[in-house]
Amino acid sequence: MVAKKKAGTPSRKRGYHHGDLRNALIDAALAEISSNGAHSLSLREVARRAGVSHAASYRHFRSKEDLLAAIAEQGFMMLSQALQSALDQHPEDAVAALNASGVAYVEFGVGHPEHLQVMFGGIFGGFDQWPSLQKAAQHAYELLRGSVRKTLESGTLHGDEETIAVAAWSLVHGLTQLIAGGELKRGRQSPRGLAQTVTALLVKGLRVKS
Amino acid sequence: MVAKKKAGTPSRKRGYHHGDLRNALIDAALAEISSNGAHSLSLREVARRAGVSHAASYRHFRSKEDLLAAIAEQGFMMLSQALQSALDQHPEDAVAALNASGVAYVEFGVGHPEHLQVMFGGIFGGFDQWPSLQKAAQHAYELLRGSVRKTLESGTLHGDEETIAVAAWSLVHGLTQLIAGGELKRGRQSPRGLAQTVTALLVKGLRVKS
DNA sequence: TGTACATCAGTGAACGCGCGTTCACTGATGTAC
DNA sequence: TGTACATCAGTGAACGCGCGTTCACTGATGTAC
Repeated sequence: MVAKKKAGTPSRKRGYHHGDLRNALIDAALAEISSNGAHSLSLREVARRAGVSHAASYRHFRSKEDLLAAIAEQGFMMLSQALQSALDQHPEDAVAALNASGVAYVEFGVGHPEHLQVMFGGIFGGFDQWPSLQKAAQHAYELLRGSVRKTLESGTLHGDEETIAVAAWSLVHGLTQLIAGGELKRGRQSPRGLAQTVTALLVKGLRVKS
Repeated sequence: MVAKKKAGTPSRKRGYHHGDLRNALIDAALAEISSNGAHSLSLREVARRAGVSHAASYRHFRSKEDLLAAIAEQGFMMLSQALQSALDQHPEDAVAALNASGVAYVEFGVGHPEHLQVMFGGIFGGFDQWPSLQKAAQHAYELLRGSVRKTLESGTLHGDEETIAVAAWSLVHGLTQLIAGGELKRGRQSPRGLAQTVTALLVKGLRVKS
């Protein structure tokens, strides 16, 4: 799904050596999560899906958790990218940028529920053991935080920066989880429409002074 | 944690028959989830914790999923109760009632993260197989929905009922998940304080007409 | 109060299974000369 | 261009383990008479 073959040569020797097994394993894991959920993921099934012996993955990941961490990290990087490109579309309007990034958050989560499960499913006992994962998560949060700061600096919104950031994050995170978890299936609006409406409600309150 | 011995006699014969094994198993499962997470819960470990042979649980639950469903149902009933008693404290003020129920939602989730994991952790492929669980979840949602309706009927808040309900639910659900998942550990405010501040922000926007 | 008996709620052994991880191995690849 | 060799990325067998579930059983409990 996410990473294709690698780069140049499309399907080299097709022999003993795979060429890009690491990414193939990640993709297989995502497919497996998509059909059976993250909580029952097994390395052996992932290897089977990738068409490789179940010991092969140990050339690329130290353990099962290590594979999951790689998926989570990929997810946070994709999220950051989605947020960044939403922000970039509104360089002159801080509020529009914040709104757009909220919508992008929801769209990312709804579009990649497998990543979402791994990123927020409580599988790790803390990201501490994977510094690069920690950094990726931190970066995504800082994009949001910076976007909030700009709305305050521009004088359009009012309030405490951290509070607003928490509120905004909670809102889009909750909406994403509810949609991805299937709790909102009766809704009439598309995820994107819902996200737009809902973030607009919050922003309306933030425009009011005091 | 949740259910004690049963009712009258505190510790009867203490022999072959347990007296209230069903609830003891639920409590043991919650304790196990609390220390190892829901995703790796095993019936055998639960039985061990309850001091009973691992086959005993089959007198009370048809399967492992059935035990989880019982926990989820208990969770939704506790949530409904928390919401209801928050609403009851503001019979005259629809907005205050909505606010209070939002805070109660967050406090429930933060206070019972084990239930939360089972209720929203994506363990079931839909609640369809457990009608009473489905009903319990529905009831909690209707409390929220009814509370939103009252704020509109009283003319204090303005907007589309379903949209507001989704926004409110998303906000408190997201905040709860972020706190319970440990993503907000650096926050300066208590969960209750955060919940109050954040729901107030949303409500402020809803007071504005159009 | 005492006895016979049905029902209930446990036990412990056994089933088959899939898992994560390790290991010695081997085929493929790339490079120095 | 050809050869020798180190390194890399796979294989397949094996390890030990804990799991969910079933089964025939047995001790405990409650009730009819």
